[in-house]
Amino acid sequence: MAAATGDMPTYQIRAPPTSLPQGVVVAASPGSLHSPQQLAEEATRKRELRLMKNREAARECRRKKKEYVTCLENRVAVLEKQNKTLIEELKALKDLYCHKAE
DNA sequence: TTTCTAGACCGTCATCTGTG
DNA sequence: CACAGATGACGGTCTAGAAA
Repeated sequence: MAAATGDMPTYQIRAPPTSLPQGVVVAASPGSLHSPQQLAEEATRKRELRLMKNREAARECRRKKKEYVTCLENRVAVLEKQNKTLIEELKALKDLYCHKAE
């Protein structure tokens, strides 16, 4: 896929949500953690936060990709129509030229 | 009605990429 | 270089429609 090469535009990137989703608790500073249990809880919390962020990033990524594809499909439709018109026009001009030549 | 199938959507992991 | 965000790949679930 060419997406990695930079030819995939980002259509109107929305401002990220300013507030964390419900249920996310901001942790105490790492310096205040001591016991192995606290460390484990902190690790779990970090992992869940990462998964949640990535989940939302994936959703956004798919949304943008879908939008991009729709955009391309619309462009194809427009160009096909344009092409058809030009072919008709060319045909008409050829006819005109032929009749003049007689 | 039940079973099969294709397509859409989702969550997660691994990796790439840009930024401080 | 470390980190966060973006994206490709993969496997799972759901659903609508066709076939038996």
